[in-house]
Amino acid sequence: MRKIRQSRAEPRAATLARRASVLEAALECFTRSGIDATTIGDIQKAARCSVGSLYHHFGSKEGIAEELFIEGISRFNHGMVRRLKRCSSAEESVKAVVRFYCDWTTRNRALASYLHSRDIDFSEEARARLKTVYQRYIAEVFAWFAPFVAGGEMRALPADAYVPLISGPIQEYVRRWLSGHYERPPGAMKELFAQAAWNAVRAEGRSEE
Amino acid sequence: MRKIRQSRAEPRAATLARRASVLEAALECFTRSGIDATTIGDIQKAARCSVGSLYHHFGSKEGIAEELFIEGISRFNHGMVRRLKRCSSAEESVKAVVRFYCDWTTRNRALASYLHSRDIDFSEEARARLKTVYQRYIAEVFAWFAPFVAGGEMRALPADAYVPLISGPIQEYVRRWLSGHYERPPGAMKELFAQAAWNAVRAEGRSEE
DNA sequence: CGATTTACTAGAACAGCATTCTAGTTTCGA
DNA sequence: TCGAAACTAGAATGCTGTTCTAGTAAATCG
Repeated sequence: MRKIRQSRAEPRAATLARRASVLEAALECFTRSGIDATTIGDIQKAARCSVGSLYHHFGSKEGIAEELFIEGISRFNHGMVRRLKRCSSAEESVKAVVRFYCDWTTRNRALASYLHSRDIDFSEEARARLKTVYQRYIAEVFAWFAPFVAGGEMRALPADAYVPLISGPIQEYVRRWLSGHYERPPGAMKELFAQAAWNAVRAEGRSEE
Repeated sequence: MRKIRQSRAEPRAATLARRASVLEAALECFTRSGIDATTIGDIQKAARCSVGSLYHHFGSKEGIAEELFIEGISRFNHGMVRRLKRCSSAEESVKAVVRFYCDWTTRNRALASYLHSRDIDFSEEARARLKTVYQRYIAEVFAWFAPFVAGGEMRALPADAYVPLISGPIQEYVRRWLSGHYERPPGAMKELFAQAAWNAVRAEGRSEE
């Protein structure tokens, strides 16, 4: 068993359980009444713990919100990478990104809604953590796609263009769906956007077979 | 001069000026310290007015945030429609959407950042107003594009697919740029995304000339 | 096993801020 | 010039995030 830091032991099982239950309770409250409107008391009641406990684990209300956000993003990222690694072609991979986005969002609607609701207004520290998480994720994804670009199956583009081109449309659709502007669930658009994503980044020249 | 409601007079010039100055001050504060961290006192000081005045005009802190949001969206929408109406072809129109998004965002960075930061966590009433604003806007834009679809220059797609396909990528890029994940300003991607948007919705068959 | 330290919980007390309230002042129509 | 409505002001209030003190359970070590 490796120790974290010098003399710091691993967190106990009970600790992890409590943290998880708080995050779950917080998501529930945020979803029901919005972030600003939920009070520490609300979360406390929903998680069945004391104020002291909340502050011991998270430091502040914002701390809870940040943790929930970062954990949500991480979960999404891991799922995406796992899904990608089951693909065998460029086309399948690109389409898998769109499909996974669609599926995950539909399956984790409350969390997805929370993740869409804000990505600003966090502390410097949280921003930095988020950036790290994102960069590690992007590095993994790019490592996956790099061979397809090198092999001429996908267009060579500025690095920052791929994510928006592939997942921009489905993300925008989901955002509006979550906000109640669109009626039909993302699943209805899945294949349309998957094909569009592939068209946007496939190598040119070879027209549709 | 038409009257609003029964006996309600038009708002005075001074009122409009004060409201505008408050919104301006609020945006400044929100940009500097984040929405949660700015206090009513901060806005009050920045706008040089009393607490009573703030509450008279906006009802609450959230009221200020909502008003700023809705007004920002409206300004963007008007600008977009105006720009669209100067276009003469389908291709020019589609590309104009992307370019305008890019230009407006760069020109109004603080406001754009605010508009991207949240679209949830508003009161029911504000949500309803937003929905109305959005639907009116969409109706105008669709009226503009409908002839191109009918004329076979653009693909016939589910109505809800056009916005994500055309502006999803640039929007996603801008979002990440505003969050500090991307270095290069949106202008650097303008033509790339404009062309991609056109490719995504142009009628098929006629390959690139 | 007992002692000592550390992780964790509890809830009362505190402090700060959003909001309300009362008392005005200014503007405008008649 | 008068009356009413729009608007401003800032003190008072009450809620809520946060801190603090005092504990209890769990782990570590002799």
